[in-house]
Amino acid sequence: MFELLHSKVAEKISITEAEFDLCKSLFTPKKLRKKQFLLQEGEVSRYTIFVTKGLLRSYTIDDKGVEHILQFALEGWWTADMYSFFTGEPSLFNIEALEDSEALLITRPSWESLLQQIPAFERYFRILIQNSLIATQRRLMETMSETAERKYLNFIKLYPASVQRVPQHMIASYLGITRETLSRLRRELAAGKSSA
Amino acid sequence: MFELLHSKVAEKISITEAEFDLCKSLFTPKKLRKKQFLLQEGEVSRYTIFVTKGLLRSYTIDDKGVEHILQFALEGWWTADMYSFFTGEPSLFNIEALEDSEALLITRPSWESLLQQIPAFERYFRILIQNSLIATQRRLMETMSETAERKYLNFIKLYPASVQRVPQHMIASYLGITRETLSRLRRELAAGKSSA
DNA sequence: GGCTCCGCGTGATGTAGATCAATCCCATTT
DNA sequence: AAATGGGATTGATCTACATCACGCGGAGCC
Repeated sequence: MFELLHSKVAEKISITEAEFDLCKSLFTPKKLRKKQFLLQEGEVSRYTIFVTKGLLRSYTIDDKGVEHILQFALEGWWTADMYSFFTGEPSLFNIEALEDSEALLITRPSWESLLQQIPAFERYFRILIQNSLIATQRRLMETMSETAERKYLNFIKLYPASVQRVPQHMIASYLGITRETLSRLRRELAAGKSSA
Repeated sequence: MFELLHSKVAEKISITEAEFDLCKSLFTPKKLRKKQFLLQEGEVSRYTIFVTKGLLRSYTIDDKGVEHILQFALEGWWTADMYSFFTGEPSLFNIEALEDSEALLITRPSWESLLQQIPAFERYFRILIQNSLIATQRRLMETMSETAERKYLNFIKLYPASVQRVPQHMIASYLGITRETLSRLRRELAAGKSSA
């Protein structure tokens, strides 16, 4: 249950066994069934989530009722609505399991206590968030400059594991295109690939 | 020159005078003329930049030659190509002064030394990057779900100072729309405002 | 067996915003 | 005062993608 967290943390910072024991005590394991929610729009995001098994998605729903996926979180990934988690404001996001999953949850007070007692975690989260920011900036620039086809091709290159496990219409929603467009685009890619 | 940096840092963490003196010694002040570049595509981003006066922009140029603005950085803001700065890989971004400006530059080694000698800066940058990530995620979701008009209205609400100082076609490029679309949209807003 | 839910594919049609091409304005420069 | 150059506007046309509408097949359930 905690081995994955341990190895992920140890990739970026070095901590002692005793420190990791303390760390463990601050998380609550949680099992999730497919389609179960960890957070729904309007609620305050009480937890930051580390996925140990399965696959979650975080997404918003716009005024027209269309879903927009911010993130897929597979095993070893973190997810949360950071805004709501840190401000205590109601969240605009939903976090939902796409498969039966297992996660480790940490509350805001426990998280603060973790940073205070093991300052190296300040560094760990800085690095984590930094990488996430770099990736999000990349995605933003791509969203503004690339065609639907290139966005899809980048996606399957970058997240091959997700392509296998996530339904197509959710990939479309992550890319900011409709399921129909993705479907057509895949047909053309398949047709073009063999003849080209 | 350093007062702005001091007050910005003090907003998030508490540091002593001696610590801030050390901090100061790690930055190099730099004056920039309008249109001068601090970073050009293909170069490695050697500095992280704190703007003390004026206004910078960071942007990419896509295959079709179209510019896409990632960020405007006014007084008190940080900017950099974080990816290039941390990996040493060539940058895809350009950073350019839009007005005569002044900035404080810190190199990677100095930055590492700052974090090591004053661990509270680890926390400072974590908070900074975290807020930046939250804002970028918001912008990404907005880019995917809102119309050109609403993106513009959000922008002027969020960055009224930039609206005054940045040419319209650059705001368009930040929003991911063309200057023509922005121009038309503004006309309609101006027309609608008085009659509505 | 039939029913319902989901995900996927596909055709016909609609549209926000892009592209192309002028024109105009205004502040500098010479 | 003419020339230059950056910025904004405006009209005509184009297009990538959305929308609408429908049908198909498989998985789970009664």
